[in-house]
Parts: sequence; structure tokens; C-alpha cells
Amino acid sequence: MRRLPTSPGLDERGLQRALERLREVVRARGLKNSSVREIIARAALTYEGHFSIDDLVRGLRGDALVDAHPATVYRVLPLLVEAGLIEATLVSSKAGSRYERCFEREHHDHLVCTKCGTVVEFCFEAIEVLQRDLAERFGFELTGHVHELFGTCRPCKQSDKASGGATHGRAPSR
Amino acid sequence: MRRLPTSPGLDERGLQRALERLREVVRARGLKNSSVREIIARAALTYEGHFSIDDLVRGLRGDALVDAHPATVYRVLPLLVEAGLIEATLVSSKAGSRYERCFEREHHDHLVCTKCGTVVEFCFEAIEVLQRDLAERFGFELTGHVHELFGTCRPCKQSDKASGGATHGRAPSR
DNA sequence: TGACATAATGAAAACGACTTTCAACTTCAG
DNA sequence: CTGAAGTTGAAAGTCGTTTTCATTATGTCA
Repeated sequence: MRRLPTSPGLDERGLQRALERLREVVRARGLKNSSVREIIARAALTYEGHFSIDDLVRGLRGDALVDAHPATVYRVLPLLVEAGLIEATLVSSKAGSRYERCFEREHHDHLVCTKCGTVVEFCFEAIEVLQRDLAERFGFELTGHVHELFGTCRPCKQSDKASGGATHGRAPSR
Repeated sequence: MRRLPTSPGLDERGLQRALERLREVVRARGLKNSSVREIIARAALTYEGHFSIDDLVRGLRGDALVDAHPATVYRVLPLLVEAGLIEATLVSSKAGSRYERCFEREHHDHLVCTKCGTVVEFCFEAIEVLQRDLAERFGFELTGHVHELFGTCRPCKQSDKASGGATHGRAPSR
């Protein structure tokens, strides 16, 4: 099992490859290119870590030159998912969808501290293998999975014991 | 790995034990007993398989003698979860939460056919062990997990190949 | 290059799953 | 039995997301 760094956001070269991929999908679906869509794609693909639609809109609004309407972001994100550029995650999804880049990134799952919101991204090949075995055993062709582990991280466990509830640092994101 | 039968709904004796457990939680939280709450608990605990809040309300409304308001169901279900009687599942959760009984039932995860909605409930101890290892390795105390596999079941795969899209039977539940 | 068909966009309304508010009704300890 | 406090249904409110519609942008074909 390995811990992966939290998504660092695509650099300019990777971004160009991603946008090219997006254009392929757009073409294949008989859609038209649009600059707003690429602005949204750029924001999503260069975002560091997990993001909500709101994060993206705020980020876009913060940039004085561009300004994408939330409804448009809602329209574009599924296309980015379809293009295999980003994917939905459960992480802290109490309210609203969350996404992260998956383009040019290794598959991984999440271990989440429910006290402070810390997220460990891990890759555990042994579990992946067992999942495939299991699906095969039941005659399923596997297309995806959700695997998220919840618990209490060591610092939270300790500060819980010490102070009876106070967290050691940042609060859960939602 | 083992396949489990889909939740068959509690019999009268099990139901009584569950309601007793509920009363414990109610007492512990300084709440009062209520017949409506027990009617809802009864409906949830005897429900066969996965259910949505809407399923429950409809079921309750169908019964001429009792009639629980949706808002009340929304209030009661979290209490049943807290009492360890039911738990939330992801299964086909495109719209709205879904639950299933977990009281006096073995832990299991889900393998879901995204074409026809078939759900295989499985218990795979090897994966559970690896999950615990992983959490420990990162210093987490594990409190829960979500593990759901998505794919295409054999019948769907075959009718896909044969007819180019038609399903072999029941449609996805949502 | 200009014109047309069609997709994309923003704004606002609609939607749907919940949650909250509040007045009337239970429950239960004293 | 009585009062304090929890519970309920009904209706209104919240919030993420989707849809509608008029306007704007894109791309193709003369």
C-alpha cells in the first residue's frame, strides 16, 4: 500500500493534453468548442486537491477577467467526468458533490478523518485485486467502485483523550 | 467471500429486540417514547431489502390504520441509525438516501449492476482485514467505510451483446 | 465572407430532498 | 392530575442542482 500526494494540479503541458482530450469528446458528441468551457476545465484541472462546484465558481469569480455562471459549471463538470479528466469523490460530501482530477493521475481511494477532515489518498493494489476477483466470481464486469474509509487520525485521537473533544488543528471541511 | 441473502426483514421476535434497543437509546438521550416512532421503526425494520424514505412513507400511508408524516420519518431515521438498527447505503442513491437494516445482520458490502439494478450483497473478510491493516498503518482508528462495486452483470452483458442495449429484465431502481 | 443552423451561456425559475418552525398534542415525573 | 418537555403534522424554508428561455457564440456551407 502506498500513500499518494494530494492532487497537485496539472501544469501547463498536462493541461494542454487534457484540453485536447476534452476537444476530442466535444467533437465526438457533435458539440461546439467554447472558451467558457475551457476556462472552467482549466480551473478544475489546475485545482489542488478536492473541490466542490462552489470552490470552482468562487475561484472563477475571483479572477477578474473571467466569470463563469454556476449553471454553466454544473453543465460542464459532467462533460469533464465523461472525458475522464475529473471524477466525483465522496470525501466529506455531506453537502454537494466534490471532485478531483483523475487525468494523468494514479487511481486511489480515500481514508478520511471524520474529526479534522484530513484525507489520506492511498493506493492498495491487494484490495484492487480482490475486488476484481470478487466481481469475476459473481460474473460481473467491473466498471468502477467507491471505497472510502472513515476513522480518527492519531492527532485527533490524542487530543480527544487529552482535552475531551478539542481538535488538534483544522476543522472538517464540511 | 460469501454472498448474503438480501435483507429479509425482521420477524416479530427480532423486532421486539430492536424496539427494546431503540427504547434504550431514547431513554439514554432523555427523549420520550412515542407510538409513531415505533410505527416507523417497525416499517423500517421489517422492510425487505433496501428502502428509501419515500418507500417507507408510501408503505406507511398504504396502511389505513397508521399514517406518518414524511417530516417525522426524516426525524426518526437518524435515531434508528444512531441506535445501530439501520444504516445508510449508497446503492442507487442517485436521488435521496437509502437505508437497510443492519440490526442482527452480518456486515456486508455491495456489488451493483448499473444496467439492471441487481445488487449482490457480499462479505469478503480478506478485504476487511486489509482495510484494517491500512488504517492502522496510517495511524487511524477505523470507524466505518463505504465500499461499493459497480459493474455489469452477466445477463446484462449478454443481452447487451445480443440486442445492442436491451436489458434482460428489471430496470435500475433509480 | 456572410448567413444560417445549432450549441452555449447567464439569469431566473423550477425542482426535490431534506430541515426548520410553530402550534397542537403526547408523554411522563412528581 | 398537572405541568414541563418532547413529538407530531403542516407549511414554509433551505440548498444543491436542473431546466427554461432569450441572447450570444461557433462553425459550416454557399
